[in-house]
Amino acid sequence: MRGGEKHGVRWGTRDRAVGVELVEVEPRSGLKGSMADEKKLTTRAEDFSEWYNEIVLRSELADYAPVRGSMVIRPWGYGIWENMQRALDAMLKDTGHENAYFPLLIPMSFIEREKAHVEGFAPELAIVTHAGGKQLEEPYAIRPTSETIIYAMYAKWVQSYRDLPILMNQWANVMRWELRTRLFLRTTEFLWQEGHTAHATAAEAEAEALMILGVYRRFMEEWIAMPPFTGVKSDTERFAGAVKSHSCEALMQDNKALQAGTSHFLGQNFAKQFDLKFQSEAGQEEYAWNTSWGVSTRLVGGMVMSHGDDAGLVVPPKIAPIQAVIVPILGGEDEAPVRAKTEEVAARLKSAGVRVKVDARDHISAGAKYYEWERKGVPFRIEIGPKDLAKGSVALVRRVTPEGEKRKAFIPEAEAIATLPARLDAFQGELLEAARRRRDANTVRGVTSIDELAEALDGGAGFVFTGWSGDPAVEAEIKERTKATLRAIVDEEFRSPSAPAKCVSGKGASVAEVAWARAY
RNA sequence: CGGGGCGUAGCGCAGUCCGGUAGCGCACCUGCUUUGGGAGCAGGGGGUCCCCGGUUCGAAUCCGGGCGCCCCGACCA
Repeated sequence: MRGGEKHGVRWGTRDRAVGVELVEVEPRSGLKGSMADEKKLTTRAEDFSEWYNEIVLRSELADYAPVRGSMVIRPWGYGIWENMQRALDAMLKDTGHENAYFPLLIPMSFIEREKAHVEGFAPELAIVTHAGGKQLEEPYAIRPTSETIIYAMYAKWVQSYRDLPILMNQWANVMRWELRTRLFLRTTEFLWQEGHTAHATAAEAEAEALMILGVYRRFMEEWIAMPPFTGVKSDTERFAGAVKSHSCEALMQDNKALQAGTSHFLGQNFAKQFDLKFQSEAGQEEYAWNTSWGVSTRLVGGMVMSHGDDAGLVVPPKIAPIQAVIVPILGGEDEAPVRAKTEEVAARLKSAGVRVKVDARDHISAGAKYYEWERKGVPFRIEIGPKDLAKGSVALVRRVTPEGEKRKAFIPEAEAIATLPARLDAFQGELLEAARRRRDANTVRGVTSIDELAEALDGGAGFVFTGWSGDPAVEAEIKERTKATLRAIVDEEFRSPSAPAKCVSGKGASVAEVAWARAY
């Protein structure tokens, strides 16, 4: 039985030209062969996508669910998301926003009201046509985003400029019927936050959109250790219904860009369609100015591709559900005191503010536990065995060994406990620094022709900065030739010391410096 | 939506060409010995072979139809 039909859900239709190209595809490699092979992960160099899939599944971040393109976020993945959520939620509240919740189902007529918006989303809508055993008079869209329902409600609540601004955020799930799906990066249903604000003036709304962009950027750097470039989207890449879209663009280890967060100035586009009006101080009736902005569970995928290595995930300490795992070395007569010591060390770390777990399972060996927790990306491991008991020491291992240090350091127990919080901070900082260096080392500047751009990308470049005339035809040509898209008109901070004079196409003067990249 | 691959125990696979009692490794359970980088030995449990129909004395295997997932492409947070 097809769930879709049974429950009266149909999908939006698409009509699009399809170019066909025959591609030889390796069968899914999977894990096979001897026991050693079976436990080995595909390396990033062998096959980056396969590495990504394996890591997500085998570190238990997520698993495929029965519905095409949908996934279960497992406790390890959800714990990371919760930590991201907690941090960002606090930042949004600090900047004056309140959380609310709007419904999942949106009348189709709402979605259809804003022209660019429908055109943008129609192909990926899932639509409820039946409920209560009957066909509905008006179908409902499962929200792909909530601008329409939210501004319709704002219109009800706003009479005068005194009711503005409205600064709301919601944490919710949304659905976009994607054809090509990828765990965390593109699933039909995903979790996100979407902020929606209404203001009395354009300037105030524009400032809001820009302020949020800064919040996102800071959040990504400080918590996920994923430093993005920021900038403004071109007309072709702009959000359906927005006047101006700001974006955070991060660089993954395969040198593809990931749009990690967007913040839109919507002008009065939605206000006019939903009659979101207010009486100004001067007594005039005016349309409000809106912004919307969001980040999603895609950030978890960004974390994986920013920091993961061939042994598994590397989770930045600030968002790691477990920051240190303690593994007792069991066996023999010393078992009881060893167990007692691990519990004692755990308790002391916990009161020092460290999220810690004792892995006391006795049916698998210590070595097996090391591999498991490394695969999951836990920042630190502490081993405590009979020899440590005698010496008052512990073995401390960081998930990524710092340059010039021994992997496993036997240090006094008291020192380990006292220094762990600082070590976590240092690790967090080093991850950010490494990611920033990687981003900058893979960014090519000063490119002045499309040939040179193509060459750079084929040579493995990540972002390529060039001048641009503002002509969308140039974007089309570059996409056709190189598969790269214009990720953003880069913000001032990231621009090259001297502005490019000419457009990369060779035709016309440059009006802005832009970043190109192949993207997720 | 076009192309390709795959569906057999929880996972990875063999068996399918050439029909004849459903197998292997890992995982799991029990016991003993182990435990500082993926433990060893012994014993054991587990299957609508994706689904529906057909051919046949007999179908994982042959034929027809369907479904699902993954990968690649065009569309997208």
